Amino acid sequence: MIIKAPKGTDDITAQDSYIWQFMENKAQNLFENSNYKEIRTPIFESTELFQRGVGDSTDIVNKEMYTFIQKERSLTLRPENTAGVVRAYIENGMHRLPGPLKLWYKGPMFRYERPQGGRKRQFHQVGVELLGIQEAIADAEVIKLAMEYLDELNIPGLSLEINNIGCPECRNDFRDKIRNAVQPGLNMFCADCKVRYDKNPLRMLDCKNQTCKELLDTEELKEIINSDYICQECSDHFDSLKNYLDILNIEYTINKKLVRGLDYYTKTVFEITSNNLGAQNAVCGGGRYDGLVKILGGKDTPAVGWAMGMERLMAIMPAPKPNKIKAFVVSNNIDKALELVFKLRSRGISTDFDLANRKFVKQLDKASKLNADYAVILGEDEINFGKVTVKNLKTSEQQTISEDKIFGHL
RNA sequence: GCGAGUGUAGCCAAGUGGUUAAGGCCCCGGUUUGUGGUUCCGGUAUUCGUGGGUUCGAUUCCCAUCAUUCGCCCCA
Repeated sequence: MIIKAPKGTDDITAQDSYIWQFMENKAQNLFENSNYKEIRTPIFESTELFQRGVGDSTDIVNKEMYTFIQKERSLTLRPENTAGVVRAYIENGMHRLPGPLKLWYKGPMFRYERPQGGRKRQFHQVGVELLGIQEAIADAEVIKLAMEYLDELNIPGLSLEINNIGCPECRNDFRDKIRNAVQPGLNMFCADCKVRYDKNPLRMLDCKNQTCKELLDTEELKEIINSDYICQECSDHFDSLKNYLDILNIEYTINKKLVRGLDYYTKTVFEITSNNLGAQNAVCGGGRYDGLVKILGGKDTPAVGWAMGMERLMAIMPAPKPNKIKAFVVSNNIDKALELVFKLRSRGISTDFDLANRKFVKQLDKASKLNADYAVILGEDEINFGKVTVKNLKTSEQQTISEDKIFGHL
């Protein structure tokens, strides 16, 4: 019986690993260039971290976590990385580092969901977190960084939506207002919304159920939603963010109903969606989470960040050019070939040769099929006279030169 | 967790209740005892996701299971 990879997991094979490397290299270059440092946290954490960090009322924590008990300790495969990064921030005393702290990460995440296009049980995210700045300039930097990254990947058809969901204080008022407005018709809402009513009524605004949408389409609710219910500080923060986005020339739409599914968000939330991804159209989601560090036992620290789903990016990203080899050594003298191959490699020229030592014609054929730039031919004649023949496989031009001059011809 | 579709080689696939399961790509070998990406010839599935059932006989019909795709939900 053949053992197969578990449901919702994929092998990244040699055929497409270069696409991942492309995305990862772009991320590394761009983020490091903006003075973000990479952080790598464990793939499993204490279950409690996510219960407290991501939130007990979220679907992620309630039904999507891979949790296991090891020696009476409950551990969970990370379903997202913000909680882990914040845990590491606190545990390593990173608040003592010169602030603000700018971090980026990439890696696999795990959620027990029904797999679908653009949604795997093991999937990969790349993300950034900026800790220590409470002003909207931080939100703007982080959003700009997301836009730049998507731009680097040449991803078309994206749109940015932003909202401000307020701080815990003003959000409580807002929640109560929504509850009051919705309460008379509560029976008619879907089962999920009835639960949301208790736990987090803001998320009712986000319900995709048609009946719920219609129920929410009242003048009273519109007024509440569109009113600047948020407090002065939050409102100023939002204005400030919009101003920075204008300065940066970033287009956005304000979506008053945008509510993210993780409990830790405060003030700014945003989402970047693609118009050609089907139902799983969000490629980037993030926002401010000023309360999280404290919730997890650290000193009160403002923070903002986002995450992107790499599989989704890949689905809409124009394919990059595959890596290819520069030189292919063609020879039936395996000893001499071996020496030459490593000589070229040691000078940074990507080189391969025919380990099977097949016929000359086959080797040349191989060079061409590998899409190498040059075939470096090392035959009896060349060896006898200390020469090599360098053949340009695109133009078919070739010339025989002494072996020590080879680097000038590749 | 709910609803619908799919499952034949590494990839794309045709096919039928009955002897040896088309074809294409890729790969390997020959054509070509030192010049490729063209042509031509040949080779690669004890078996049709897996297990069970119906039948004289199943890849084909039925059931289960696994995987996958799409929608819902949720999220990146």
